[in-house]
Amino acid sequence: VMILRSRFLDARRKRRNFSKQATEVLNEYFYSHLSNPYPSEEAKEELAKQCGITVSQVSNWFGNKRIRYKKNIGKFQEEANLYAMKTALGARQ
Amino acid sequence: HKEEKPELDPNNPVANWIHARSTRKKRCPYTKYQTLELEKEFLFNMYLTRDRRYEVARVLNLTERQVKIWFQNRRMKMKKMNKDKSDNKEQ
DNA sequence: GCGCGTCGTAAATCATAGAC
DNA sequence: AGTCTATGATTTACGACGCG
Repeated sequence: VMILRSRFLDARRKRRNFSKQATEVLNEYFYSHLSNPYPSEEAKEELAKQCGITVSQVSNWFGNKRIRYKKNIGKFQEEANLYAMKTALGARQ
Repeated sequence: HKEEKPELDPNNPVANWIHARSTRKKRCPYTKYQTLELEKEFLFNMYLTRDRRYEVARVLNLTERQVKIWFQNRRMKMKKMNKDKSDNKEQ
């Protein structure tokens, strides 16, 4: 049991990429707040809940996303258009 | 409220984001030895007196400012580790 | 006013999961 | 199966602001 427990804890410690759905939620927020992509503590908690990750992980994600987006806007253009279209369609109904 | 440097370009999305000033020193990773000694000092006391700070900075060839900031960051790291730990316990 | 505290973040770098 | 790149986490360095 101790071995299983420690194996579980070790496994949890290893980084896993976030689920596609979680990334979807984070990107939707990011691109719909592109002029000010700094979620409040409350917004981070809500995103964390929706994504099944911690608030710290949400902060890390936004930090990484902001700097990587800024460093190469062109690379993210397609993704930006995709999410812009998505929120436009969502807002329409 | 803007933090470091709002850019003043009108219509690009990044214009109103926070930007580091160009005068900011580039991050310089500390050596294993420096980090180890800083950790030892932190274990001894989480807050530095002025003359401990001077001494640590001298021995590790860092500025007093770097040592001060390292301790500030280290305290925040400790706080974050405790928070993440208790977050994982509840649910 | 100074000086050191926390808080939130930028930017660089690290570690490695996963794609190819 | 080995290379690489994308991604999540960690490490320096500061600006904003608080308090004594």
